[in-house]
Amino acid sequence: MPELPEVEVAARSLAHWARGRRVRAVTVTDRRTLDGDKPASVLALVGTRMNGVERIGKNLLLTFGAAKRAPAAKTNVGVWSHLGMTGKWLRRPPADPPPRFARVRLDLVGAPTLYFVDMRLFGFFRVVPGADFARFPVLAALGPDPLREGIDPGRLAERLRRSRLPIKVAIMDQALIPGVGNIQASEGLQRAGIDPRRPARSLDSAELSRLARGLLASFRYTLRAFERAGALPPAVGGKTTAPSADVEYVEETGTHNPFRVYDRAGERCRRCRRGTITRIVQAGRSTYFCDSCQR
DNA sequence: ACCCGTGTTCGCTG
DNA sequence: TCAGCGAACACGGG
Repeated sequence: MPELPEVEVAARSLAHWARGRRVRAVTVTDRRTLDGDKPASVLALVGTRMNGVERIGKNLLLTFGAAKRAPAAKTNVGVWSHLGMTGKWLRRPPADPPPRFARVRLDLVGAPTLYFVDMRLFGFFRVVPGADFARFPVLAALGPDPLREGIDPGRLAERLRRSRLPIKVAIMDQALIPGVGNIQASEGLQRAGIDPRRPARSLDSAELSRLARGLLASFRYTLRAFERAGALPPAVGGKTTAPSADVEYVEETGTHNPFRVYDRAGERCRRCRRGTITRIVQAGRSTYFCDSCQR
């Protein structure tokens, strides 16, 4: 599932479901999800209160407040969670059987139980003492989050000045634009009318501006698709209406493909109505683009 | 059986 | 030294 829009849904859901709630228990049902940490590391969460959820790119950063009996030792505890390829957060009544592929169970006081579910185990749930997320180099290196801070074309120009990588591969670097994944990269380039094979450093400033706008438009469009599917709780800090999908924030938007080029090889281009969507492989991943209007 | 996959990291190579 | 590539991770679906 997860690129920026899906992780944004997860972040809003977690905030809506758990912010202000106290943790009753944490159960790890597959220790591989801890990525080498000891199973006992999650005990630091028990008795704390979930204070906030932040999303940077595809990363979920949860902050839990001090334990009940030790307010003086105002030690926060963090959780860095990444959904990998198949991760998601679900909410279930405490007495229900756990969902298939549940890896971590989070029991809350006075609220339904939350599950981190991840079939392929590329995702993780890592406890971060002191909520000191910045000590992880990959987190410290993340670029500004596009949804909150926009995408600055001038910054793209500077960072891509010497890159010979194909532009599609270059924009998937999380230190450049966090949250861009294999789908959003193709979608953003199609909206911008740019050939994904172009060397990154060959794009001029007008093209980089179009690319920045195209990526943002695709992020927002995908979020709207989730909203229409009833899967999107209100923005963090926004009004608190309950999400209409009460138990699971999103299972699928149906069999409908909401994208303009992704997985549409052979179809007519929706942008120019002349070209044909073509699939190529770049850096081992599928890329889709219009053979006519992306130059 | 075989290939594919919305992500990331690591090791090898030129 | 380093950018760039392929493999590896794990497991279900077509």
